[in-house]
Amino acid sequence: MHKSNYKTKQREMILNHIAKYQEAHFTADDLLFHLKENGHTIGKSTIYRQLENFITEGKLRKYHLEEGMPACFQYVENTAKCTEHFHLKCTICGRLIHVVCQELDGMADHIRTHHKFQVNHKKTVLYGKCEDCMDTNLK
Amino acid sequence: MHKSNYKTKQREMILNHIAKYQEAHFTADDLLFHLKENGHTIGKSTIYRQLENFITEGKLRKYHLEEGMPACFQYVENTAKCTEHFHLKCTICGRLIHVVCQELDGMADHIRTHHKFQVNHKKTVLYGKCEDCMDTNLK
DNA sequence: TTGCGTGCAAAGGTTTTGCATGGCA
DNA sequence: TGCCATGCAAAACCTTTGCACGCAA
Repeated sequence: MHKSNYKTKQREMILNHIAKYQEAHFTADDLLFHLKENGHTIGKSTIYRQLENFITEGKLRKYHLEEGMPACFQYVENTAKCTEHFHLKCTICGRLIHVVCQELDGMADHIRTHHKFQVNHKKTVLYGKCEDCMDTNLK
Repeated sequence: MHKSNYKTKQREMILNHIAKYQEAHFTADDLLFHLKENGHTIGKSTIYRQLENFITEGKLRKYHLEEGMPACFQYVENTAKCTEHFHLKCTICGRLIHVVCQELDGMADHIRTHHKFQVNHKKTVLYGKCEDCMDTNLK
């Protein structure tokens, strides 16, 4: 397992990027392109390895939106307060919706008691279409 | 776009398979392996192309649940009564559980009506711990 | 006979890994 | 100094595509 305690130039570069574009979701290639564009030097494997580190540290969330397409990443502002509610991710516009809802908590209870399965809110994302994209014929 | 009206040996082989293992989820490789095991000859591209045809025809449903993992397919016996279901994936042992449950369908309804979000069952996976791994301290 | 279906191999794309080198502590 | 991080290239992985041949209609 990675530890990634080292403070390297590359790690800082990525941190700066994700801190700057907090709300945006980006792919590994977006990040690579952006950094090189700004005159930085970084390898693709480093990008992937550091992104994985940040996920482990809870700084990033990873989304898998479409088959064959690259995964996308998004900054997690406050890890602690995001553990006990569900997340809805729009596959069209990319919007992330945080849902605090008793009824959905009840559903997690139902799954635990009736299906013997303990849902991890932190790792689970419900994919679909948000209000604005509901009428879209896409995917 | 494919038409696939031709009644070929390969198409029939696949149809026989999916009719036999109706409820099961299978990947393209599962199917390939199973057919070869039974002494049949078939190419991988034919598998992919026919599976796509069956999806178009509404005979199959395709789930692409995880990045890097192969997509899995499921027979749709009767499109009309076709019940959606959720997928639970154990993050410890990797088991994938298919849950058909009215109460969970109700949850999808709740999300749609109250949170204006239409959940896509084919892309959504609920991550957590299954019964056997519930007591594990891991992850 | 016409043209779709098949199968092989190669390409496509993203992500992972092996290994020598370089940099943090 | 010791060990982790980096970067390049190659591999791994699933899926799609090009093309010649074969088979259904």
